[in-house]
Amino acid sequence: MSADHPTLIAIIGPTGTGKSALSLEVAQRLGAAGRPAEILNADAMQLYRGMDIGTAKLPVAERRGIPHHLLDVLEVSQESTVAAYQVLARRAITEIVARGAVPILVGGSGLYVSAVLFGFTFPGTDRVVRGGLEAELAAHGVEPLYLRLQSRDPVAAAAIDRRNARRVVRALEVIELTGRPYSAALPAQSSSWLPVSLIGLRAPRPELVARLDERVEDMWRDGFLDEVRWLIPAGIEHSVTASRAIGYAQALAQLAGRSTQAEAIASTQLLTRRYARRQMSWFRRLESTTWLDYDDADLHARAFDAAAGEP
RNA sequence: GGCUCUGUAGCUCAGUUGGUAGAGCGUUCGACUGAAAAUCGAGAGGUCACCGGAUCGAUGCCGGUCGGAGCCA
Repeated sequence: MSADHPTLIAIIGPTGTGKSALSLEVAQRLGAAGRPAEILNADAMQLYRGMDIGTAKLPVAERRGIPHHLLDVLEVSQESTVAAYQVLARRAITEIVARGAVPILVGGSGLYVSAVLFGFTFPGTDRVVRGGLEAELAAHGVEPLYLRLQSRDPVAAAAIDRRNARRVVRALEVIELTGRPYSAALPAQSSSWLPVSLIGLRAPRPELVARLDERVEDMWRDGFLDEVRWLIPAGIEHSVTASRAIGYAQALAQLAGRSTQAEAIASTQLLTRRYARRQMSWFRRLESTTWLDYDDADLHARAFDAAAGEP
């Protein structure tokens, strides 16, 4: 690979635009060009073993022999965290590069993708500190916590919505742990970890919505409920992260008799649509992205060119 | 045909004892550093079915027209 070729390729975009399929094409074309490629998952929920139908995970049989990494690396009972993912992903990428292959990062979890690509450093976390703050939150609401944040770190307070309990709690946790202000802002995009070529897949909203609605119907038709049923003994209900996955939470409600199937499907469709919007809102800001239409007739060729760093 | 109810934002509806209106969902946009398929913020959008009357003033009261629902014949 010549010096001006990007070391890493990332394929991003909202759910349902065909990122996985495109990554296979790009990998094959790179392989044909004498540059073997390996694919890494950057989708928070696809990290879980057993969460397949509901996460639209590419079945092994369809991976065309291309090595895939960071799929099925967590049990449903374990918590998923960006910080841990960052370590795993960077290590895997380093190894792929070391063996002379091209890493292709593919996924829709914006924070996960950014944590790998840019200069993110995560301060630590502490069960006791976090637990204490969450207990306070449960007892008194966000307001007192936010006021404390204002007095301890006005800069951080100004940057965080006063009602956003999650971020207020985390800010206070970091301040308590490090003793320093939590002036966390997203790092500059120029602070790239490795030279990367960003390819974004997009679809017009009405078409995307139709595709997503259909995909949710298909999930239920293809045995999604059975998949979720198997995950219950594995502990999905007690997991903070996996149990919140879109579709899984709704399927669990249906299995428990707390909702009808029609309600579960409708609600999953709604949440999926919203999720796709949030994904776009995250990815849109990544300036160097080459955006391609999901149904572009020359999609594969264009993606390959973009991947090679040729406009 | 008669009686009753009903017509308010794209959808479902709330509301104003008369001073030109809100909510949820949708829609558009944004934020985002250890739950991120999470968490949170902002905007756009309504001649309050139509016509007339009384009133300083009507979405609201009165009359009519058109549309919807139910009941009775």
